[in-house]
Amino acid sequence: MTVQLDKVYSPSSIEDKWYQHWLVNDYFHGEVNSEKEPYTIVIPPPNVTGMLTMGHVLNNTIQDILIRKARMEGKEACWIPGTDHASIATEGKVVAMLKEQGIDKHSLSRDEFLEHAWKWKEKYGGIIIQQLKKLGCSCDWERERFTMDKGYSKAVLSAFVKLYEKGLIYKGYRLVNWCPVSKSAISDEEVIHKEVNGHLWYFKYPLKDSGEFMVVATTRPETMLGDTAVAVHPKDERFAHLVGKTIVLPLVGREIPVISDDYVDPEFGTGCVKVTPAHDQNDFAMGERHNLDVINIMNDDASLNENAPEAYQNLSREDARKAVIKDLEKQGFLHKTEDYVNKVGYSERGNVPIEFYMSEQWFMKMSELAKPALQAVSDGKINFHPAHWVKTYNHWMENIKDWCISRQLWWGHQIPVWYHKDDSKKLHVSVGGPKDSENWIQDQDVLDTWASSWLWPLAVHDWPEESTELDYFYPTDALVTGPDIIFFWVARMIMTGYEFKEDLPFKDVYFTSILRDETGRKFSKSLGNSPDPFELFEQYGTDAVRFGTMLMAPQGLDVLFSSTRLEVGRNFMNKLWNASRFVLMNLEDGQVPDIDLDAEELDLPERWIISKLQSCVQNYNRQLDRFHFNEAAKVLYDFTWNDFCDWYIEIAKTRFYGNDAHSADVSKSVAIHVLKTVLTILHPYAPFISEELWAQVKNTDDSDLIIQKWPEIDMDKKDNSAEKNMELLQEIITGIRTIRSRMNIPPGKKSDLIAKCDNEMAEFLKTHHDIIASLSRTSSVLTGEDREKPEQSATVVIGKNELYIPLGGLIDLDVELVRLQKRADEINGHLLGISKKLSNEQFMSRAPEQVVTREKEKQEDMTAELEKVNANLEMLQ
RNA sequence: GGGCGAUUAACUCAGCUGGUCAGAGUGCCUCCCUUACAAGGAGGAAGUCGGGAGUUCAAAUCUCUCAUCGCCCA
Repeated sequence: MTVQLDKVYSPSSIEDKWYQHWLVNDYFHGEVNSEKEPYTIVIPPPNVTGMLTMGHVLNNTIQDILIRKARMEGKEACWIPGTDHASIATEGKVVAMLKEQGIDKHSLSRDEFLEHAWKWKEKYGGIIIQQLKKLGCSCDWERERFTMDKGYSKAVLSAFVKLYEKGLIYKGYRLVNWCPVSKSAISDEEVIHKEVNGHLWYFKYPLKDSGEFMVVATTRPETMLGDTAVAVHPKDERFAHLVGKTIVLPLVGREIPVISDDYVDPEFGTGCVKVTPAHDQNDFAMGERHNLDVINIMNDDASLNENAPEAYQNLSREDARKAVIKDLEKQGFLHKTEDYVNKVGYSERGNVPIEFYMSEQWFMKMSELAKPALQAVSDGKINFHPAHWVKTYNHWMENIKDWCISRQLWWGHQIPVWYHKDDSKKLHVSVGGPKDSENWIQDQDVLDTWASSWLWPLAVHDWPEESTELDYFYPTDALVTGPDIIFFWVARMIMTGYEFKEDLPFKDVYFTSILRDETGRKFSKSLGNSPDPFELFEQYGTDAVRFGTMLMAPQGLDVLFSSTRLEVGRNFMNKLWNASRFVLMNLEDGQVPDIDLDAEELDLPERWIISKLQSCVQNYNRQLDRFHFNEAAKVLYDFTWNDFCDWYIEIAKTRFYGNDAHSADVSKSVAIHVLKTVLTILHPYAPFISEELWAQVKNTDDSDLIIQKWPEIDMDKKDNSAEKNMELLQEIITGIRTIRSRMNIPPGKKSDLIAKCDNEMAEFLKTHHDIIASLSRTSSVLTGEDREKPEQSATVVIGKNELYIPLGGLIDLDVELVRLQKRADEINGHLLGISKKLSNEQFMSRAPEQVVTREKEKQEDMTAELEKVNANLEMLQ
């Protein structure tokens, strides 16, 4: 019986089958096993209500590559998956859903709202997990975690309590970044600065009891309603006489002082600035220095509150701005308006400008936590790939600011602080809460999501509970994530690692590329330019998407993604499929010949392909070890396509169809051996097709590929002389092919070959005659030192030897002339360069002997070749 | 304003601690439906390695500088 594979690989028919097979056999599950070295990855938990994007495909394919390779290397591989509750994003979605149903969040109690939120989570929370399974991720699904699981939540609260007790968490009334959409404080990292085309408005502020004005410039007119001073620079002589005077604030009527402060830039605007301590950080600082009133004029949705004059109350900040400008103009206080580009902080989630807003929040002191984390990276205990992210990390860590960790939301971990009903200054801080709970009220805020996910590598094992899992699987090995969350998450996980476990959370951090479309725009939901991974899986096959994506994602550079580039992946899968198909269809009864390759005296092509295979595995390992996933893919691609398919299989055909049965068997064994190795190392990139083909080529006692042993490199099989000789053979074949192609010889027509050559070459041509004949479509070969060049023939110069292809009436002398002339020009160019070097005394005396010798050899070889080429040229003329 | 990265063929990228004629894939051109694969095969054209300077016997590679693009921070 001969094995039959379809002519074209169709992925959809095998992917689900193998994924189920792996699950049923529990291959993904990692257990504490003292016999084996652990290899752990924790997934960057996607948002629980998220959907799979190409970003996830990139990121999780890399993790799957690492974990599958580790598993095959015999390690106890454990990839812990899970999802993140994403407080602000999820709450936003739930609120929007409720609104659609006509329900206002504030008409619900906290518990009622959370019930809706959990329902939402149950409904959508599993989607991305299913999608990761489609992608082929070999996660340990038995260990799947959610950041609001009981054990996990306990870890989050424990961390809060521990840090509070250490004095690193405190409550403060401060200006914070406020998102008016989610009506919550957000951290500095959640503010995105954007350049906005706006205006600079110049207002005239009248001095009390004087006809004089001071002109102030502002990008935010509406905040003038909260102004409590005007400031100038102390050394600014233009305004020195006004310091200490009083201004009557237009529209409001409030009397405010003129102060002097170093912060003021005399060059900016008019040199006079309005000061609004409640709505600007710099102004707040000035307010503190000068003991100014802090007047908050906004509600939590950024509409104006009762501290603004009645006419503006309840207007949105945008409407208030228009009204203020209009009224100032009407009253003659608008001096002028200029176009102005300024940077505006936007809320990452709400995508609206943030406000600086006075409120009471919980903060975490960071500088102490940062120290060991900074050290670990600079000591090289933790390595970043690419390494240049270290500078960004260091810069942030060295200038780290306190972290606002409270959020005015309901979905998340409610802060474990209770205020006594009789005395709100009396606090209780614990994981479990006070025993007499009826006398206490819990803080209404929840924690920033990152204040839970920063514990991820620990809390997936229910830290601070002690467990053998935690001891065995922590620290993890590699973290794969985007550079956009280096501060949010990576840096903070390193801090928790050292703070709570006195050890690093991971050894290597790989930062993925940013995905962009062909025109260089970032993939984003709002642009609608991100492809749906499932359509791509459908169209190209999951393996092809994985492999193709890896191939186009260089380390440290952005990916210019285009789905047509996935064709490379698809074509490669098909190529491999067909190579396997070819080998299999030539096996007798589907049986691999019983040959011990190590005991065989192998011929050149066999020695060569096995030698190249060692280099392939070696380079592949090296690229993976240095996290160059695109280059590893390329190493495998090149070897498989060029060396194996284009050369070895073509050569093998001469054996398969020849009349030496043993030689055919040897060749089949070699082909199977190479194929099996290729499938093995391809498996982490393309798990489905490799497992499917493996099932066809494996021995009966081989395991499934997913747990096959990673190939060892046998340095004894590296064979330099075979590689050199094979190069010569390829040069001969390619030379003849070029002539035939240039002269338009029909493929069906065979050529004769006459070689004017030394004995060595004659022997070589004879030994490999079958291969040359088959691959270059030549028939007879005549060799000898004194062979004359036949009339009407073309010449291939191979070093000191010449090969003639008689062309009969087919020769186009002009083509031959141009071809030879071009070659002569090339050689002349190089010879010129070489002789320049060799006649340079400095070069001769200072360059290493090796280099000089090589140049001399080159000169000799090229001169010899040039002579032959010239001689042939003369004959043509 | 500070930092990081990029600049090599039309496009996307390799090119390690300087020394084989600067490589690959895609695209392009020519020929071929040759019994693994037309999602394929064979051949070909295509680059003064962003500009300038320096170090060196020797620079795509090291140093400086400028330019352009991108990202991050303030």
